[in-house]
Amino acid sequence: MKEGSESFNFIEQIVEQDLAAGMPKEQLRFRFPPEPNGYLHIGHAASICLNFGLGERYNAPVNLRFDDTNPSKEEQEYVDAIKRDIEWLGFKWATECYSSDYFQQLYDWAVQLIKDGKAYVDKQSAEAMAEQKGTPTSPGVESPHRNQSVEENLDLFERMKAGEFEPGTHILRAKIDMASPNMLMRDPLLYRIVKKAHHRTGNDWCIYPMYDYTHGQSDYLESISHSICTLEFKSHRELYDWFLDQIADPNNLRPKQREFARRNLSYTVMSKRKLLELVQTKTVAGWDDPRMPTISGLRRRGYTPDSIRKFSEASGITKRDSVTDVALLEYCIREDLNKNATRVMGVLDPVKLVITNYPEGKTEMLVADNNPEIEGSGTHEVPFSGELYIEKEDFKESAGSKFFRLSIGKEVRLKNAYIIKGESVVKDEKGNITEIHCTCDLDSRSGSGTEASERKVKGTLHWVSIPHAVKAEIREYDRLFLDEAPDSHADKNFMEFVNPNSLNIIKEAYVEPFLQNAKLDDKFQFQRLGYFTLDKEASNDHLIFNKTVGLKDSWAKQQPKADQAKSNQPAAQQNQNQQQRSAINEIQKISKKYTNLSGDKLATARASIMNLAEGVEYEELQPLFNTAAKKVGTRIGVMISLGVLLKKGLIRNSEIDAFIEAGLQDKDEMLVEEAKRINLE
RNA sequence: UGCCCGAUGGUGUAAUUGGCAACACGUCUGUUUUUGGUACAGAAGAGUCUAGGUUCGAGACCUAGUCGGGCAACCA
Repeated sequence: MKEGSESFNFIEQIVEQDLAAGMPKEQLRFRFPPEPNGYLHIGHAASICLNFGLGERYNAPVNLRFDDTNPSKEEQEYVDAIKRDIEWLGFKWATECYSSDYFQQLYDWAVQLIKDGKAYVDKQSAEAMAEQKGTPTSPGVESPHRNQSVEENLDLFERMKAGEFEPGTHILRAKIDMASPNMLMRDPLLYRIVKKAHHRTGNDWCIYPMYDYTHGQSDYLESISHSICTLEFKSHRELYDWFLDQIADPNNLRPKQREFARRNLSYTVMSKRKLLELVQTKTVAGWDDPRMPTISGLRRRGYTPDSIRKFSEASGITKRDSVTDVALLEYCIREDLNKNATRVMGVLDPVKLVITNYPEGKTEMLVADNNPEIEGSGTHEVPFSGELYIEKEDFKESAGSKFFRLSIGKEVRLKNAYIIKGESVVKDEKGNITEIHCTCDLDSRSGSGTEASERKVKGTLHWVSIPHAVKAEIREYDRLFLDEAPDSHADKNFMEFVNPNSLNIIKEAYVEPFLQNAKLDDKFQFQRLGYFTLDKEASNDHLIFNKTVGLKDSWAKQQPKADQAKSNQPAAQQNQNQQQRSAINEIQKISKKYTNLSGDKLATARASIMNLAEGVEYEELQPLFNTAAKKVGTRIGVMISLGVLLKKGLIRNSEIDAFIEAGLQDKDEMLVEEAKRINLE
């Protein structure tokens, strides 16, 4: 829950305004209304956190309402998954509701609309009606059935309900305005015939209400005070209100629809239709594939409820469309797991390390902290021996001083164990390293308190003792799409951007025996590698870990830079350019606040600009002549710099004259003064 | 050619409702470190889409424009 001092998002502001206008706090009631036709995703989490967050903040009930008006798409499986996900996120709904609970009431109201002359049964084809609807720029024409008698409409609607007609032959429409600039007001559909069993009402009905006719009324029936949905429903608001005008009792609470922007995440897609396509095309293994942005996918991947709630809060609620960087999501999960994950060791890409001076056949149990971030989190034992696995990339035969890992002749610390020194390597006939031989400082055991154990060495490696190693499968995931916004291209289908290497399975990784007892939902940090969690497919004799997210890796970031430095021959020249650029930039920076300065500070600023202007070319200064009129400070800075250049011998031209003239005409006195000064000199 | 939204550092959001543009992520420096993680300290990066207007004062208000999004499913 938020602190009182934090700012309100615009939805919270609306609630605050309603409260300030006299709405009793007890009347506040919210709802989260998923359609059970797919799994919840991280975008829904925004809505869930918003609605349930509002409920927590104002101590108001929040209903979970399944918007189940279309039996051809909806299934019980989805209802169950949605409930599981919301509970997992840590939210409690007040009442579990279904739009289908209101079918009878909705039907009765429809009959009333017909009696009031505000609805009619149309028998035209979908195509004919679409044509009559017109376009956003031209009005529609009225249906030939629009003015049928009430009796005929009542009879037809009754027979629709009785199952006398086939799907597509008859529908019930509201009679509103075929010329409305809002397409949704052009006699929208209220009921259609669907001869399919409904997951809750079975075969009781063969006519089903449309979303627009259902949603507002459901809100009304549940006394929802604020009905929050996404932006694409903005134009539905007029219809939402029209229906309430027809049926609502003014003595009852009238729900209010408000809209916010959907959340998009970079490098993924968010629509249920597209996620379904990924599932159906077997691009992913299912709705809960750890690469999916679904709540269940993220959970299986190792995300925690806290991290997702934190992410939702950090992303905010607005009305503008945007793409949130996955880096923020990853930050949220790292932050949580850093604090809470148990530290262990595992080697993903093993190479054998032999300690030549360690007593042959000896084994000892060493002590490892469970979590250095939590005081009192305890320790566990790690077996050590003379033959270990270490990570292949942690060894180089010879390396520069920036490589803090193992190489011949160099010392590193084995985490929780000894300091070792690289001595030699054994290679196969192809030249691949098969064994690394090293010696070990037997006095340097971690925690032994000896002087040697306190020695500082540059690097620390993780390891696993070969005789004790437990084999495990590791699944590493990369972004599912190679494009930042895969569904934003008009000319390309999002499926074209699927990353072919989004899943990397390591069959033979080795982990410390402590992990033999890992349970589902346990969170681990494989030290120096990342965060891992047991996958649901794992068994006692076949451990499978999902990599949730890697640790931040500033070493990996350095690598490309090192390569770059080598290839960058004209580095000096580039440096010079940068300096030149920074002179003009520096002038701009000082100028920005120029008009806020006075006295000594002003004089200093002016002197600095003049000084910097010595190193500026006319070509750099000229574009700034177009600086917007209101950016007076920048124009003053440019004027001063121009004075310096002219003094140095720059020839006046028409551009310069125009800029000075404009300065003389300006209403800012400082600017006028600078312009005059140039003319005097 | 209509109607409705929106536009603030690279990204996502703030700005106490008209008073020196802030926070987070990301990036870059440094310190600490038995995780090249964490923590800590610091830096760079925006004149708030453009042009006018109102005002002592505009990111905010007004007008016009530009750009982006939504609106013509028997989907929700």
